[in-house]
Amino acid sequence: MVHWVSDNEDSDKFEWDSDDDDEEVGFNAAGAGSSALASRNIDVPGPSTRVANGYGKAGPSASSVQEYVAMGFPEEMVLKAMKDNGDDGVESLVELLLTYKAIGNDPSVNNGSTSGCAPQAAEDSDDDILENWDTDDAGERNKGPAFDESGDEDFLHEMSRKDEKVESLVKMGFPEDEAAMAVTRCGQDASIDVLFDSIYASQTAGDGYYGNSSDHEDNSYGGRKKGRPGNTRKRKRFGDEAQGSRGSLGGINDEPMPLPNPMIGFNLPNGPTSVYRSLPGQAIGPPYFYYENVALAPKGVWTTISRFLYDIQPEFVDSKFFCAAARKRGYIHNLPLVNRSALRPIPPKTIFEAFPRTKKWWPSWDPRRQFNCLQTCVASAKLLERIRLALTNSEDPPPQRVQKYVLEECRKWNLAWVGLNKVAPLEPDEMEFLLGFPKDHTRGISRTERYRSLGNSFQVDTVAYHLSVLRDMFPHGMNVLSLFSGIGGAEVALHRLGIRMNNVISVEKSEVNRTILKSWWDQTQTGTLIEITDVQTLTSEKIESYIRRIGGFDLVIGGSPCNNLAGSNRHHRDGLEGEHSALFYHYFRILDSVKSIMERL
DNA sequence: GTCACTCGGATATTCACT
DNA sequence: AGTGAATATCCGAGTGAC
Repeated sequence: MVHWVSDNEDSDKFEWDSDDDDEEVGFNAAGAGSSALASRNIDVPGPSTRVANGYGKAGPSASSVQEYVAMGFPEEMVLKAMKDNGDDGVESLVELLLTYKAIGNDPSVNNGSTSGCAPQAAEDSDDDILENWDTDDAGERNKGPAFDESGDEDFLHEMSRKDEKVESLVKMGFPEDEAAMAVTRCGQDASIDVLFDSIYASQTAGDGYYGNSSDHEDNSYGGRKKGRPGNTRKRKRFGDEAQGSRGSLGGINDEPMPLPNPMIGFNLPNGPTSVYRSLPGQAIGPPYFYYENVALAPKGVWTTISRFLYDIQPEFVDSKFFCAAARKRGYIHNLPLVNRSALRPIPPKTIFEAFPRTKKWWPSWDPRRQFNCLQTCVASAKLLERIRLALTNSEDPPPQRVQKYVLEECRKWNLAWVGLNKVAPLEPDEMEFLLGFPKDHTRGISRTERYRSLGNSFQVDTVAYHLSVLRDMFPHGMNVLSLFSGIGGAEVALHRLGIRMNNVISVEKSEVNRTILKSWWDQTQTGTLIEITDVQTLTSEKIESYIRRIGGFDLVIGGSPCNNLAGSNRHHRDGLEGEHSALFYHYFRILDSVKSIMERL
């Protein structure tokens, strides 16, 4: 029996069935959309009998054609498949259809309507041009074409681009004159992070971090940038000799950061704990800090992030060692590594343990025992119906090709078996459970938004394991600066660890997420929560006033919104550039402000 | 080389509500 | 019928494991 961890006495039992007043779109949509199919199923003896007798022998009757059309195959494809298949039976017919689908051999495209293809190709090439055009402009691509009317005015064009760069940097909190100088130094083609690097180098030139800014100009940033953004080279900003964590010097080579296999971080609960690390002086708290991001970021991103965060080696952990769903993330933090303890109760680590009722329906040919990464989108009802029909029209077990198709979709969309031949996405409350949140934590917002927020959140048990060392260090509670808080994964983790939060300053852009955190806070906490919408308003002056008011931060914690980093974002994956660049540097800027202000006071 | 996996987004379409 | 919200669909990359 699985137990929720919740503050409600009456909610300690996980129910597979959703609550009565929940809409259950995932189930009903499929069912309601196919009432005719459903009633037909009642009339037939059962899937295996029907397959054995064979619609195949009956020939391509209108009803059987429609049946496959309802499965999502184009009518022409069905007719062609039936013609090609002859009397070989339903099973091979489905195989044939799936093959057509897999290889894109759609007769409806090949034969008649070629008109659909040409505009498609034209659009594609247009997109490419636009994308290549955009790519050189890290940071501004969301701001619209402010300079696209001056095509024949190169000078104005250049000046406008320079202004945009400066404006971006000012928005990030830099003084305008320094931003302008940096753009002059590095060229307006330099990416935001290079500019950031340059400004920061100037600001800290006298602090023993590293030398002067002319050094910077040796790196050919100022020239016209021809390479891809990922090829921009970042410099090592902090002293090499003192770090000792990496042998290679200079940071000229963007060496990829190898991911550990298995991805267990520095240690796991009940595992060997022989890890020792010495942190560079600048990295040692107070405050403690904890930065999270996707492990599978584009090449060079982690190297750069690590370099900015005091050369601390990331701790890469897959949450599949903590719960029944994978979640590969990297964490850079300066927390002690010894005396970690896992949250109780220990969550189930297999699907069957987490959702026992799925076991009854789980086919032997589906080897999954854990879910893949829970993402922000879920499968459509139509896909579920296609899968159901593909299976009900197959024997048991289904042929290899059907198995492969179904398994691929199940893995891709994290589908669970909830009935005979019936798969469905996890409900939001089931995702809450897997991620370690209290039941109904995100309830009250739209289903889509729940999925989006949950897909972006921490896995609480994983993060709590790392944070558990703070419990004995702060018996009287902590002051926390929480950046990009989302639905409050960090706060929930600290709460479940029994750590009191005296003051939490939380920065979160999304209003629904702020509401979720506030609502949870009011139910569970006695401390003070201050929610900030826009990270840009958290200037060093603001930070200082907060620090003066509450006496300093004990922990700066933040996950990085990864919309440009995740592997699943195939179109706009631009590494540590553009919007993500700004977000990471806000994290870094704020952390650095907190450190220097606290040192000064 | 193949394969699996990935904290997504713009746009078209449908749905729910007034 | 009009509106905004929710949903469906297309898109097809980069990386590491093998």
